[in-house]
Amino acid sequence: MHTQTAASLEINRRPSSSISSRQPHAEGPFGMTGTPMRFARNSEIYGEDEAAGYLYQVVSGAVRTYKILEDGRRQIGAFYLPGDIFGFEASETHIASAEAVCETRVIMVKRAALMVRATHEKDLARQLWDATAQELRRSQEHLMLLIRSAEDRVVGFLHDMARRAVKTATAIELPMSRQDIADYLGLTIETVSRTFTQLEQNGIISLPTSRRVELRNRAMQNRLMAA
Amino acid sequence: MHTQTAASLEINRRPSSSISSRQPHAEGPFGMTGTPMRFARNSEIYGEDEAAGYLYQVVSGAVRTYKILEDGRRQIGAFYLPGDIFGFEASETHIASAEAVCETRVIMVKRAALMVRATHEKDLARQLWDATAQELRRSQEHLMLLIRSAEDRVVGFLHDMARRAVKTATAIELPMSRQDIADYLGLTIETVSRTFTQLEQNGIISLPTSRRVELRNRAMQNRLMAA
DNA sequence: CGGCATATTGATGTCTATCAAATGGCGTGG
DNA sequence: CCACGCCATTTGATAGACATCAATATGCCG
Repeated sequence: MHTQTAASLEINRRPSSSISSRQPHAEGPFGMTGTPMRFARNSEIYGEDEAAGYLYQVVSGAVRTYKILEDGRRQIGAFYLPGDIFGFEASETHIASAEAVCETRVIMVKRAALMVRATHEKDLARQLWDATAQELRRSQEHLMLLIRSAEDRVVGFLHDMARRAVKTATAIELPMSRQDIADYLGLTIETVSRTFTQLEQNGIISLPTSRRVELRNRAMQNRLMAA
Repeated sequence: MHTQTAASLEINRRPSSSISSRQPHAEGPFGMTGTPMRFARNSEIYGEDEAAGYLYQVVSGAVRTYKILEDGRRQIGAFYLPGDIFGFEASETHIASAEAVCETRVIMVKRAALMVRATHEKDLARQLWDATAQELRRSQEHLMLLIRSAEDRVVGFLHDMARRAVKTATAIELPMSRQDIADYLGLTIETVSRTFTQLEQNGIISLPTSRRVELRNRAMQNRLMAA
């Protein structure tokens, strides 16, 4: 049920060396100047209970936030894709950890600087509030998925990805592993895998590779084309 | 699985007559002047997709927010108890419906008035943001419950109630039915009932009545006493 | 080619849902 | 005050979905 061996966790624990390519300035979220950063696959962006010093925007790649339960299981709270802003599950300290799902570039903006500007720029204050409210809605959508059947959860996840993820004309490219999907949906990796297979057998999707999903269903194709 | 018969829904649909005891002014959340209102058991406070005109604070009683799934099941998103502020699952429109769990008094404040004041009172803007962030954390806690076993979910729910609910020296008074609890935890009423029985048989709780829960476990008693 | 991580498939067990019935609590009217 | 009816809750029997344990397959990189 739990996700990673001690060994792989250790590997993940040397993220500092993976940070590179710092340039002092770049356009960040909320029109702020931010710091571009690179994170290697599985490296930590921030840890649970750390002081929340920054807000982040994904430039390329993908990010997962997660918490580890007492029994060792990992619950992924969200995936963030290019353009998404994250780091909002926080007021003073983060309530989840964040890691790069794959090679990822983000822009970081100092939270304190935003707060200062927000005190006299009412528009910015409103944007920050809205972003948090949107995150709340996203969390509630996620919660609604978790009470449904395995098939519904996987289909719901694919719908979401079809709307948000990097995609070609015919397929979605999933940046995350089956284990990541399982930990997001509260299922085991075996159940996720079996559900993918079953969706393929039912002609709802096809799987040219395990990370590439073509949606054969009209409703899903519409989602794929929209936005 | 679903919760209410058509008949009982109809009964719930005459809430207007249940509103009474309107006084023009009372101290509301965020130091605002608000309108006190009474709602009868099971009456609607607002509906999903309604314009979000107000924020609310519970004075007495209890409120549930919920969404109905396509298959007819009801998912309760949160319970709000005296002192709690709700109505934040919204930017323009509500994303859930709200109902009184039992005879309930709330104070309503106009969202628009708050927004106006928030533009020049930076402290108020910050309070609104914080309240939304807290709601986000609450939602994430709820989400973490839903991936656990039935027993863990019920225990987690009781922990939360022990911290928040009206309580005597020795017991918690639950304002909500087993069905409400089931719909909050993503379980059936039968499983919730069996889990209560089993917790009692294991000496973890005792149930003088179905709505009154005494915590026999030290960790839970500590929660009961704290806060 | 070999080694390792990821993914799939198979066999079996457990937990919770479902269907069904019995019990308990409480207000109303006789 | 008691009997009845209604609703909430509990209990029982069974089925189904997903987890678990185990093995095999696939892909990737050195």
